[in-house]
Amino acid sequence: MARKNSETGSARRGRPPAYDAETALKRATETFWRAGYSGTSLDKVAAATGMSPPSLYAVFGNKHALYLEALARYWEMSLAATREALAGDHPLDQALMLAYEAALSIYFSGKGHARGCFVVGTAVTEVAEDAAIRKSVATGLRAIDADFEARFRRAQDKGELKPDADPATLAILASATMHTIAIRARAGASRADLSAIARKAVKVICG
Amino acid sequence: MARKNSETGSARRGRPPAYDAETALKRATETFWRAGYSGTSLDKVAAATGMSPPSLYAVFGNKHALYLEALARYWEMSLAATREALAGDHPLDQALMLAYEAALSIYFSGKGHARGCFVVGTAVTEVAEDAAIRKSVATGLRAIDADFEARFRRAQDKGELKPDADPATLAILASATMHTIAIRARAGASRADLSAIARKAVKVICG
DNA sequence: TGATTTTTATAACGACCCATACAAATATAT
DNA sequence: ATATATTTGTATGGGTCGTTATAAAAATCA
Repeated sequence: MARKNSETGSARRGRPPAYDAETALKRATETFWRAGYSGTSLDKVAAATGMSPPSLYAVFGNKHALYLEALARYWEMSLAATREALAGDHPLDQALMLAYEAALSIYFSGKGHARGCFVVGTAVTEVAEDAAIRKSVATGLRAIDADFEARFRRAQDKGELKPDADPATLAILASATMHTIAIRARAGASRADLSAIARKAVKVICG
Repeated sequence: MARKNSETGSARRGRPPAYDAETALKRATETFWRAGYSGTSLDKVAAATGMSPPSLYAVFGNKHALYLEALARYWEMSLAATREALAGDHPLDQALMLAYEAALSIYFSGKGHARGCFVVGTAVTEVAEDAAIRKSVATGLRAIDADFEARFRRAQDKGELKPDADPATLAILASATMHTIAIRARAGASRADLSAIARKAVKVICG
């Protein structure tokens, strides 16, 4: 999508792009994040990015492809944040809290009212009638489950968890906690309340 | 909204309504449930109900009011199902499973692909920019939390739960399990998988 | 019957939707 | 300079959006 020529040395032929696709995608994501996919018109995206509709189409294809790319980017960013939180050698409960706090930082980013999770807030609605979005959501959900489960398995190996605990079950509960926080953040809950919810959930999950 | 005259005995004056507002609301709900609020046009609702746009406006006001009424009705129905499941004198784990199975019956109702929860699947998206929908969602979420918490408190009084367990915390986890099921159902998970998830979560929650 | 009341469907309004045709603008290549 | 390549903004299709004006239809009341 981004045409690079820095490696060839020879400069590109035509008129140079006035916009950066990367920052345009970020702005588009912000717009979708608020009003959802169906609730966001291409004119809104054009206004948010400063680009004209033809430029948007030249770079991203169409509205659907643009949203799919925003969704893929969000999953990358979101999964990376979770993995980084779980990767270190903190105690289990601290690692989980790092993951939730990282998520909350995303959910409460941006100006104004909290937007919650991009996936829960915009993709889940479309999933019922859009196979491509459904596939992205299903894959992403499984990935988070797997990351949590791997962390619980590691904790069990290190003796941080009772031997009879089931890492897969705890992973579902950890994901469920993430999902409830995502919903509540968009519905208006305060960050402090959601932090407290996460702390209490972690206590139960860690036994 | 529904004008009743059966009690007066005297028949109504003008042309009799050709449509039942109650069934029209159900059909409208089905339509919103699939494509969401922004993704559903009034023409779609008109087609689903068989009513013409002016008739819809005469009965429900406008698209927004129609959706709000559908949302309110869904909360009523959904909360009643949860309360009925939790009200009986079943053991705690069985009561919780009854609640989850009742929810799954709703999420997997209708033809074709599972629609999940109406609130999670359609309202959560709009919540960011629609104060009326946000209020309904926030109130409903609190109501479910409260119902779960009351049941846990009752269980603790009956000695079904350890004395040091916190009913409010367990209620959040029970709600979280409901939310994750709602999301996963719409994203394509099978009912059997979601039943299994609920069973495992209940085991952890009940200690 | 004719007046009144209420619901109905047709048709249309302006605004907005996604997408594109077009030509001007701006770069390199010859 | 001229040709070629690429991106740009304007302007605009053709369609759909939410909503409403209008009048015919179908009932009761006088």
